[in-house]
Amino acid sequence: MAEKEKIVLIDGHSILNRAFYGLPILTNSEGLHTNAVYGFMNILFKVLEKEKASYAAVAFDLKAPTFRHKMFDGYKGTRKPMPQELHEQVPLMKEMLRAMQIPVMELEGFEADDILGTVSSQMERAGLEVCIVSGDRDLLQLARDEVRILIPKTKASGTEIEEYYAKDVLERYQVTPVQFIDVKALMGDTSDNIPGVPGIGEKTATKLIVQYGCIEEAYAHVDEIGQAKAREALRAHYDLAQMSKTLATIDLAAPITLDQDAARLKNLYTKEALELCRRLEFKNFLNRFAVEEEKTDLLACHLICDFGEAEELFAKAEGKETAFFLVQEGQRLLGLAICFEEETAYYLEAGGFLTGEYLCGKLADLIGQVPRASSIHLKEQLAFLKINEPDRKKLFDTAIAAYLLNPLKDSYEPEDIAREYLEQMQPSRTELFGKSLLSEAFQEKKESFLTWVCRISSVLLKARPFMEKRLAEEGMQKLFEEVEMPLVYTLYHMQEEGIRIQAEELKEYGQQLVGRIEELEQKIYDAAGESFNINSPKQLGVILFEKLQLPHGKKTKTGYSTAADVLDKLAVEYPIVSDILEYRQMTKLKSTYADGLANFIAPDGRIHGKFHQTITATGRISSTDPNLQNIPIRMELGRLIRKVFVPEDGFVFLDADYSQIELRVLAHLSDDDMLIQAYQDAQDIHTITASQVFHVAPEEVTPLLRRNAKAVNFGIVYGISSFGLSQDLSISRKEAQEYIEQYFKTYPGIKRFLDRAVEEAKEKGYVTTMFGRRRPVPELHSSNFMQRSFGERVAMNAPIQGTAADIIKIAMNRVDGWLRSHQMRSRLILQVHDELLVETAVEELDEVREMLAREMQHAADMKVRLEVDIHDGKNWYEAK
DNA sequence: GTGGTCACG
DNA sequence: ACGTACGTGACCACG
Repeated sequence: MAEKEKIVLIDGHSILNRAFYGLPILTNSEGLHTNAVYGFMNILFKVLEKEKASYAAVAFDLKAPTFRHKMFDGYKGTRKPMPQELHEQVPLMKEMLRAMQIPVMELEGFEADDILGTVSSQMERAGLEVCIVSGDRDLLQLARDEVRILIPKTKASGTEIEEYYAKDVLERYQVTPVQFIDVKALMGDTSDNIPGVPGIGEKTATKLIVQYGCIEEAYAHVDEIGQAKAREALRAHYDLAQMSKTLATIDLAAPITLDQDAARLKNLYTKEALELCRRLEFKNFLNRFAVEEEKTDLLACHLICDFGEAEELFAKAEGKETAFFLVQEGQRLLGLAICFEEETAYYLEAGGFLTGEYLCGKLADLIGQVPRASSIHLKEQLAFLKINEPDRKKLFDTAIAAYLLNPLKDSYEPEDIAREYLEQMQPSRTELFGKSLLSEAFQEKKESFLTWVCRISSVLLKARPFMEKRLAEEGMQKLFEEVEMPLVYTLYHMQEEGIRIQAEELKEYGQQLVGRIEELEQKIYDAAGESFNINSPKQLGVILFEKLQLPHGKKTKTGYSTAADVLDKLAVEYPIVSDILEYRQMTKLKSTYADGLANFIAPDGRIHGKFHQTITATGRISSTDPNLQNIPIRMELGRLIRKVFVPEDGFVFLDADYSQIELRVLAHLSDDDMLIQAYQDAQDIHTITASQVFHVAPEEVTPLLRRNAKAVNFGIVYGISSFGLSQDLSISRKEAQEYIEQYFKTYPGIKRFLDRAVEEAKEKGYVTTMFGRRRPVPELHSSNFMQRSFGERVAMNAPIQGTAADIIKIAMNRVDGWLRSHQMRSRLILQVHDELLVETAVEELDEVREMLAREMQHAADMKVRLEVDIHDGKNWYEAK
């Protein structure tokens, strides 16, 4: 027997709603909100593909929620109005469906439910298997033997879909789909404006319907109902029950007929749909269109393996703006893609006479001969490509440019550049070659490999002028040329240098921890009366808060919170808790630092961590493999690990850190007289702040007052909120609010500055740093209070954190540049946001110390001095 | 792959 | 009523 054809019917508003609330805020560059449309399409694709459906249609309510029947117009519901961010996506969604040739069903005076119910029974009669997709359980009443209700759930692990045939409804809710109407009518549903019978909830409603089959029968036997409360409720509210049932019943005979032919699935991936996806910037969907896309360009791709041809090519490129892309696999160079003409690109395969060395040498020479050279992820190519100092300013890294133009993206790959700046679609490496090695791809899919690398070089060439123009328009040209591009080399140098680690000592440190960890483990198991996985928050929660009945604080989505701030409060009273806290510290040190770092020690005895320049939203750099920016320091035991970070023989460490750079930046940006004056007068800014805010003489500032003032200062930098401050200081929100008000009274310029930052962000959609770096703040236009508040804090924090990031980047370039141009043996090796670590040759110590202080202090010209503390030592522990 | 936790500025 | 301080990355457990 042939399988039945399937039709998918979608509850439009309901799925749009689910997607909207289930996904984080998402906007395109125009500022249009797109998350609901995105989520809808994800669900749509998933269902269509999974069900292999032949037909689909989507039902929408025609207006904002209408009432099912005129006779109940007097009844007021509690449905909230749709937020603007969702509202604007409804027409977009319909446009998208039209573009994908999926019919939209709407009917004056009827809800989507009624359309779905009616069409569902029509299609069922026509012999189709029906899937109704909704976020709403109301639709369960439509489930039949051949009609399935699909309820997508946006979960952490992706979208899961619950499925209900009639029998599944019975199993799960103990009632048939038709009886489900009666259950709902009795219990009511505020979001759907169904009053229900007061006093009857889900449990009682189900019980009554299971027993009597329907509301009418329940009333017929009302006197027999055992529970007095339910009996009286029913008696008192007959009208409500009747009305609720009418409201809850989905109409199966609405005046609408679905044209089955129109609903037959055609090509979803039309040109119109592609255009719309591009406009909405749904890059995940774009590759679905790749096959349909007409050839995006007429790029001629040439493979060159011959020495003579290569020589000719390099000669031909001389004097022309050029783009290049080195293809590498591990430490091996596979080849070089190069492009210097609109319509042609070349790939030179390394091998034979064309050695990697030859190719890179010729490329470096060529760069000397051309006006400009475009690339991407340049830092990753510098191992092969040595660029002469004077040629550096010719180079353009498109990833860095794209990052400045929008630092919120998580990917700056060639296909992203092509899409965003050239409106060209390109398949990505993964799409073409999956997880296979590039060398394999080259062997097995020569044609697509060639097109792939050539297109990349072509994109790099073409995108440069557009990106440069935008950088100039947005006031970031100088930042790009004078800070970010030079930083590429500085970071490369730092990575190459790495930092020396004493492997043996690190191992010993780990051994020490193991002893203590085992002790604690035993103690904890004894106190708990059983052994369990202490590292599992879930198991730990059960032990502490269920078995041992400790009072629990806040909860997380998945269970009890066992976070340190919660456990801290219990540690005084319960020894097991302080053991757990200590155990956590020890295992953290062991796994992340002792063992973790050991895994990264290279054969040269050093760790060559990576620094990333295009990750953070604010302009800071980040560090991975391993993260060298979060090595312990606050607790002594952790701090000891810094003793294994050592300079090579004949060198010492110089560690230089900015003193309160963010507060000084704030003083400068806000132009607040009091704060500027405070910095000019004061040794200790937190004491001065305490004295001014709490109205006491500086010498009378107690440690507590100073601590409070310090917390307020931090809070200001983070974008203050009374809640956050109250948490930090364990005081009431009211007290926190008073601190803040007092602070703003003392420093009115700061208040003005922070208000202005939020204002500006609202107006322009972004904030800027002292050096022109931008951070977009799309959250500010959210109707969601939380998201909007977050946007406000971001608007206050980003200019401060970002300016500090700019300043230290400038300092890094100067320090690295100076050391190299003066042919010093000393090297800049680490940056930790407000701190630089220099491995310094002993004989250069004084000179380097002086230079560090000078270059760091004068990296920016501000209304308050930048102060730098410098220490030396024979390891990082001592130098800090 | 995500959430909880915790290390840093 | 909502339920948070800003910016990161690594490790573990768990589905």
